[in-house]
Formats: sequence, C-alpha cells, structure tokens
Amino acid sequence: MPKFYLTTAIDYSNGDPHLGHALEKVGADCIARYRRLRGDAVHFVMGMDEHSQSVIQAAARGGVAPQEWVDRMAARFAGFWRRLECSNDDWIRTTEPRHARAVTELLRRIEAKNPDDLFVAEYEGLYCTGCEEFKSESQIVNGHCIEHPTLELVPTRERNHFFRLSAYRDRVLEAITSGAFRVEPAIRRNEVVRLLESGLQDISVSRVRQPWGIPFPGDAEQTVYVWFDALINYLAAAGFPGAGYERLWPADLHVVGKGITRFHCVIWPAMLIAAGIELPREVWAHGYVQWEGTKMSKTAGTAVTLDDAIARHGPDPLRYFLLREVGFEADGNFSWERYDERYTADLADGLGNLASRGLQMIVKYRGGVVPDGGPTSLDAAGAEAVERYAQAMDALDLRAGAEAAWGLVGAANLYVQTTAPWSLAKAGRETELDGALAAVARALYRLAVLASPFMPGKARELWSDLGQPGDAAAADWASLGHPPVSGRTVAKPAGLFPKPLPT
RNA sequence: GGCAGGGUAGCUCAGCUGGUUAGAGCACGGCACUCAUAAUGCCGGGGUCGCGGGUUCGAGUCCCGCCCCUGCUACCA
Repeated sequence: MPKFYLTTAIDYSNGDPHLGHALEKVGADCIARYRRLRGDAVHFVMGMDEHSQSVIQAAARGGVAPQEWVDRMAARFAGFWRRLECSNDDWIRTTEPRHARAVTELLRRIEAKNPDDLFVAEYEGLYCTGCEEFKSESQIVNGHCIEHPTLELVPTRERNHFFRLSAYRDRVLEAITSGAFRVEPAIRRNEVVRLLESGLQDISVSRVRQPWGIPFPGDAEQTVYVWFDALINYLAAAGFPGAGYERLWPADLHVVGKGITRFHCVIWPAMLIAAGIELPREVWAHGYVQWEGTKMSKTAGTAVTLDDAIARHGPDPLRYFLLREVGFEADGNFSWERYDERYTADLADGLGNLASRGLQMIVKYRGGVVPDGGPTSLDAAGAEAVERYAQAMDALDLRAGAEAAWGLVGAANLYVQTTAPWSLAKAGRETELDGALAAVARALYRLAVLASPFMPGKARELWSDLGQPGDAAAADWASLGHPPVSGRTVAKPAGLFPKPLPT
C-alpha cells in the first residue's frame, strides 16, 4: 500500500479563518479522501503557525498572553475544519515541543553539513517601532508604515543569522526542471523557474527583539525567523528527527496558496538540500477565492464569513461549491447567487432528486429491496464517468473530477426518463423493471463513492439510504466496476438537499 | 517597466498538434412525462470566438500590432 503524505499550509493565528482558508483545507481533504479511496495509506496534516509577529499583536489587542491567544485560535480553526469534515490525521502547532525539536535539529544539520551556509551578517532596513518589526517596501506607503502612519520609520541595522540561499539556486532549479520536485499548476512553476533563473539573494533566518519564537541554536539573543520556523512543520509532523520519520517523508504533496509558492518552492527545498534531506515530491499552489470578482479581504470587511457560508446550505454543499465552481487552480468567485444556483441545479434538483426518485421507485415497486439485473447503457455511462473522474483526480483537477461525477447524474436521469419504470410497472414487464431499478441503484452507488471526497457527509447519507454497510468513503474502489446493490434494502430518502432554499 | 497567463453565448467554462453549419452546464422560452425535492426529458432563442491586419484552399485554433484583465517581480501563511 503506497503511502501518501499530504499537508496544507499552516495558518497564522491572527483572526478567524475565511473562505480562502476553507478552500485550501477542503481541497486538500478532497485529495486525501480520493487517495484513500484509491487505496493509499494517507497521512494528512494541517496545523497552525503560531510564532508570527501578528500573533503578538493580536494577543495584545485581545488582552491575553500569546500562548493563551494561540490556544484559543487553534481551537477555533480546528472547530471550523471539523465542521467541514476535514479528515486530517494530525494537527501540528509550531508552539509544540516536537516542532521546536525539529527546527533545532534541522539547523544543526545544515550547520554540520554546510557550515559556510549559515553565517552572521548585518541586516539593514526600515524599522517600525509600532509594529516592532522591519517593513518591506510593499508595507510602506508615503514613507510610513501602513499600520502606523504617524510614526517615523527608523533606519536600523541588526546582526542576524543568514542562510546562503544563493548557493542552492542551481540544485533547486535542477530539481524542478527534472521533475524530481514538481511545482503545479504550470503557471506557478513558470514563476518559480523565472525567479530562480534571475538569481537568489541570501536570506536572514533569525530576529532579535522577538521573544515569541524558537531560540536560535547557540545564540540566546536571537529567535528563528518565523518563515524558516514555519516550513519545518512538515518535517516535524512526519516525526523528524525521530527514528522512522522516513516512513512518511518525503511529503508527497504540499498544498499551499499561490501567495506562498516562493517559500515552498525555493527556500524550503534549499533548506532541505542544505540539511541533506529529501525534497517533497510536489507542491500544488491553488488560487484565491474572490468575492464577486474582487479580492476578499478581511481587513476591508468585504469577506463573507465562513460561519455564514456554512450556515447557508450546510458544510457539504459549501465544500462542493468551492471545489466545483471556485476551483482549486486559478482564482474563482464566490457569490450567494451562484452558490444558490449550484445548490439548486447540481445538488437539490440533480443528485438529491435522482436519489429520491430512484430510491422511491424501489420502495414503491419492489418493497425497498434492490432487484437483480444485468448491465445496461447506464452502467457503460457509469464506467466512463469513473474513468474520467479518476483521470481528473489523479491530476488534482478537482473541478473536472466533480464534473465527471455529476455527468453521471445527468446520464441516470436520462436513463430513468427513457426506460420509464412507471410504465414498465403498469405493463407488468417485471424483468425489465428489475433491470432498470437495479441499474439506477448501481448508478447511485457509484455516485455515493465518487461524491465522497467532495461531500463526505452527504455521501454517507446516500450510502446508508442505499442499505450499504459502513461508509461510502471506505468503499472498495474495485467495487465500482460491479456495484453490489442487489438484495439491499433501501430507505425511503429523507431528502439529501432540502428545498425550498432558505431566504 | 520586465516576465507569465487570460479575454469564446447573460453566468461558469470546454474547444488537442488549423478543417464540414463554434460546444457543455446553469439561467431564459415552449413541449412532453409523472417515479421524484413544482423535480426530469426533449426542442428552441441567444455568440462579429477582445480589436485590426496577415499567412493559408481553409483560423477561435498560427504570425504581427493594439486594447483590456489577472498574477509574479524575494524575506507578505
């Protein structure tokens, strides 16, 4: 059984998660669930980045100590991911001892293996005394910090530890172009390759005046810079440096947002090469959720809250909408109108109604017991949908995967309309009726399984309505060839996706 | 500015190495059906394929120019 170690970015503990965070977690979860269906031993990790400067500020605003603040935020984030049925096997927080151990050890290994690549130098920049941090050009407007426009920025130099990133350009570039380290989708790979080709600067990897962080080994005055710290969570969660961490490492897939590809595709591999550790197999950088075509920003207050989005139709429809309509590659839009349209068309009138009519016919004409029947044209459509679905999902094209699965809904509705079981019943054509009802049950079985990575809860409901034991998520992939539905007693469906819509 | 990607029906998108009347889903209109969540099926209206040139027997699909949008342009999870 091949292992599949999958991670999401760990989130800053500075505010509630929004739809953008949700897209990433739900997308990664969909991949994790699909890999499990295919028989992989999946290890799926999510977590929190708790050492950032913004944490200290947020904690101060909240009037609590940093640790209390991050504990609170971690619980909040985890609560949302549980509501969205994320199936992560682990939850790592950078304030945990296991993480600090990994960070310390990674630095030690770089030091041991490439002593010249960690060095001390002066960092010079504009320091904001309000934020207590250096500001980059993009954070400065009219010569002042965006957040503290009344304060003067102070030109400051400090002694920092640096990582000789520039020394790793060729090796990182080679890993990417050779395909040993895949960066997807292609647009992100192009950006990274261009960046590498244009050359790299060394980066500072420590900070002074930052009590909230991991002490830099051998230098009590400094803490490890938050980015250098955060990336190592992937290794820490695998058990590094403990014995046997190679059972999970290298990671098969890091799912991240497009805004942080540089860290994952340039700095991270360089760090690993420097320490003599294998590179992850792949980074997938998804796009952002936009609100009716514009950037969703919590500071601008335009963002719809995750709470509201979940409340509208429940967690499963939200998962479906994010992955089917917004998409996991380029940026996509969220709007209530589109959300309602998708809900009505694809879920209530589509899958929901199909389940309803199919199951009720079995109840009405066969006392709820699925009859026997040979393969039909609907099974051919089912096999084709499964094939297209697998191809798309293997390529992490979740939108196309959902499309392939829902194509089977259309095929099944057409099949029902064409065979008209109600006419067969009236005419007493029992064998044909058996065949049609069994074919529809098989389509529903396939749909429950294919839908499970997208809508685990609803798939479970449908599975149970079909009289199947256990969970659709645990179904044997091979059973999609010949779904074992005959003889099962189906339930009169309660209605998977209720209508009318809430107002 | 540089680099990258994109502009195809009201909306979301598909159209591989150029080839008959440009497609799907949703939305809209009509018809049919009744097992079903007033659901489903069929038919239909609707597109100068961003604009202008060019290559070709033939271009949404290649070349040139222009317009517009988005992303990246290093320490922003």
